Amino acid sequence: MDERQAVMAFAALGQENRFRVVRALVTAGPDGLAAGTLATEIGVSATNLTFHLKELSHAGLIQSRREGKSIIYSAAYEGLSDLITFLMRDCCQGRPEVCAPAVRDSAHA
Amino acid sequence: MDERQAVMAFAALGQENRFRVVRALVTAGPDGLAAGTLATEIGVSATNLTFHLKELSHAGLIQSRREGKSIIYSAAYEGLSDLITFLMRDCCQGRPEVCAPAVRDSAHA
DNA sequence: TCTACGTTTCAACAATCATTGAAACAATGG
DNA sequence: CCATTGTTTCAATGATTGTTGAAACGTAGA
Repeated sequence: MDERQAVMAFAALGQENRFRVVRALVTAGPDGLAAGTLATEIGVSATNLTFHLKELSHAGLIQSRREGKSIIYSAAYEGLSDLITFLMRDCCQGRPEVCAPAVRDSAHA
Repeated sequence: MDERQAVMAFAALGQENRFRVVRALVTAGPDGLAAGTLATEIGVSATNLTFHLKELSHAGLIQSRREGKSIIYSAAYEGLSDLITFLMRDCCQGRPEVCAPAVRDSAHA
């Protein structure tokens, strides 16, 4: 992952509704959620959700597939883990002051 | 760290110049860098840098102290590690598919 | 094929954000 | 106290982003 894409991903997560979409999709697991379900869950209009989904998709944080009439969105695990890795390595330089607590916490999560 | 603050931090990192400021400050270490030095390094005007620094400071990612005529900025390690922890735990639910690679990578960073 | 459903596209608008230059402020040295 | 250096504040502007409603598209069932 390069800086350009990392910044795009951060920008994508830096908006309340989009952040909630990602969390909902991670929680939903690989099966994902239909756009309509997401819209209800997050509390935004279908139109507006589409806008945010496109943003997240472009940032590589989610993916979609069609299933009958519905379009199912799911979290892009690789994109998310790449982002965390990039944040720890390239941005925070692997500094223990920054990274150690996160690693420690995640160990007994 | 709550969702509100995490989203603010992501938004702060989701802008090229601000992202570079954070990286420069992490690289600089606890001693930090004067605002003027940062402005030169990042390649933005002093005025514009102030705007971004305020944003980052408000997001809890950097801090400042006065030293003579200069104002020295430095990375807020705790804010950064809180963000990583939040991203792994609250957003990504500690899912191994997402978090394990990051932890593994950081181990031999 | 017609209709209904789920989703996206489009055009418009309001709101927020990034950038600029001029002016003000704070600290230091003469 | 004055001049200089480093930084911030302020007001203005252009650019980007978030939101909306109407219309279009794709799929499935009657």
